Amino acid sequence: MQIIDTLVTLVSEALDSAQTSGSLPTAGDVEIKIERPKLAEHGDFSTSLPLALARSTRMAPLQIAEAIANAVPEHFMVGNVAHAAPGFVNFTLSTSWLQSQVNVVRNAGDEFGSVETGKGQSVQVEFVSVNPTGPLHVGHARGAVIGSSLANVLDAAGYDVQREYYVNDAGNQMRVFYDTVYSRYMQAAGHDEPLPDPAYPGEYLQELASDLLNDLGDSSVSKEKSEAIAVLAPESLKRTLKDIRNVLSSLGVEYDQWFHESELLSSGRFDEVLNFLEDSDLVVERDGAKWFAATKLGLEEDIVVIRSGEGGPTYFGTDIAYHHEKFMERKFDRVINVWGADHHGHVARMHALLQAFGLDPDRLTIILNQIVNFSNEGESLKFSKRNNVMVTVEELIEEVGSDACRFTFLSRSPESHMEFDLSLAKTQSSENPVYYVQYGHARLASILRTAAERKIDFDTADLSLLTHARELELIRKIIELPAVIERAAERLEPHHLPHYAMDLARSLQRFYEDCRVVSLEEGELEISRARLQLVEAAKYALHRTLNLMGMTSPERM
RNA sequence: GCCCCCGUAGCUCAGUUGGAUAGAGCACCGGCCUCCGAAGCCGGGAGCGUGAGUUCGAGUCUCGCCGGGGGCGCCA
Repeated sequence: MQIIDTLVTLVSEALDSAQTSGSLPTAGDVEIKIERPKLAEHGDFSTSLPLALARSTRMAPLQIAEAIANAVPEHFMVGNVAHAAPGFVNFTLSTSWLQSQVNVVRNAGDEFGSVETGKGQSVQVEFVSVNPTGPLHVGHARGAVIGSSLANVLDAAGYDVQREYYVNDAGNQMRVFYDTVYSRYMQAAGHDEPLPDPAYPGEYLQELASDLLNDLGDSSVSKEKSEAIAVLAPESLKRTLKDIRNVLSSLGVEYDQWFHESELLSSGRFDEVLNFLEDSDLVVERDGAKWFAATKLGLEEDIVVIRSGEGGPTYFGTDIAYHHEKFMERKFDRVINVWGADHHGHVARMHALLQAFGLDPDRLTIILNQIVNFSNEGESLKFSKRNNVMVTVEELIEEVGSDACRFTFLSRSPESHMEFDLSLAKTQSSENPVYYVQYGHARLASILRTAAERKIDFDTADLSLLTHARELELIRKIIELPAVIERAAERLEPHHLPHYAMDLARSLQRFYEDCRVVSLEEGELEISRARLQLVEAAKYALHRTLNLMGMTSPERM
């Protein structure tokens, strides 16, 4: 962030000159950290460097603070530098600089908030990636929301981002799925075909099968089972994926690519990568199966990659090829996988795998989001169709709406074991933080509409008129956005967005309360213009934030 | 048995990689609409599971204990 970088430079210069002038003894290299004080009277930024230097310089921290504060060079961004006990140097931004930021924001427009920390780096975010065997379960919504917003944030931080859904269209689960579709298809056509064992339960497959019968006709009924499946399977997959895509889309989730597991097998990549591992002496045969020799890389157990018996690859087996493809073929600098916490046992294996490829394991980050407990009126919900409780993401969106849903999931960090209270998320809708934030946006829009109706032109304005505490508070909050985005991207924590959104909304509501924007009073046209520019800047910041969260920015509510 | 995550206000959650007097929403109580939206604003109470340790300084780091969730498949 630019402000902090500037302050680091100023402190560094102050340190040098204090040491040169002899007011401070020289000390070894220290890292200058700039923080944000919690209390307003401590300024906008501070550093506790004096406390860190106390030991090596054998001086009282407060004295060091004073020496540094006195040596900080003048800078137009900084209005005041102070030292404070027990050993802080506090910086307050200058009013004139804050005022000037209104136009910086307005000029950036919809792009305001973007940073370049990820410039030149490609990153893939893979999320949801649920087996295409039916509708998305509510348990998958959290990962979808986190993954999509994280991708948005990384994009805003300058990364070249690819959003990907990994379609597990090979393997055991799908065979069971197709076998069940076949049985349901035959049953729909009036034949007494038993369900396979195991089979996929649920009405979804019955509906799917009867749709297939209607749309494709009964020509597959008389075929051999394998031939019938050859016809039904691709169509079942296509339709199920389409349902998944539509539901995700209604949740504000879009992908750049849907990558099919089956491609890894048909392209020969799987065999190729397996050969590579064999050549690296990392594959062993045992009990009729092939294993990835993870124990040679420090893990506790080897992992099966090719089953005994019919010899198909395991999920982990194709994942080897998949990640090889991500790094070696598509050459992503970083890959982020968003998984449910129940996959945590898989994490160490993936990192071992990168090691086997000779790659830095840090290039792969796996975000595990903990399970969500849904409740209603304080009562925990057990999902089952028999209880007639909501089970799919589609139903969840119908119940609480996409915006409220996203905001709720986003405001918790992924590792928290969150509770999602449906009654809270929907019935108290007017008191919901979701609507508080959106109301702020609608209100800003409303002010601008009023200004337009009254034909107030505010292309130019005297921003030095913005001196009210609420005006400056709002400007300070607006210009935090780049730092929020930078932090969220760096730490892969999209949950900072909703909290920032709340803060920003509060600042603008307080501003609105105390500062009349569009005034009819004589002689207040100039201040109206300046405030309208501020309103416009606030609207850009709030809209950007809502946008990154995948939420709508209503002009009216 | 081993591994991962969590424990902060009555409830749901933040807490800027160890900094100053720990925050927000909901719920509760009391105020505020004569021109831009009261889905709002202002004021009010209460909290870091527990015991040690590291440090100038711990909600944050280390270890133990208590409590909750998840994982240890030739499933994905």
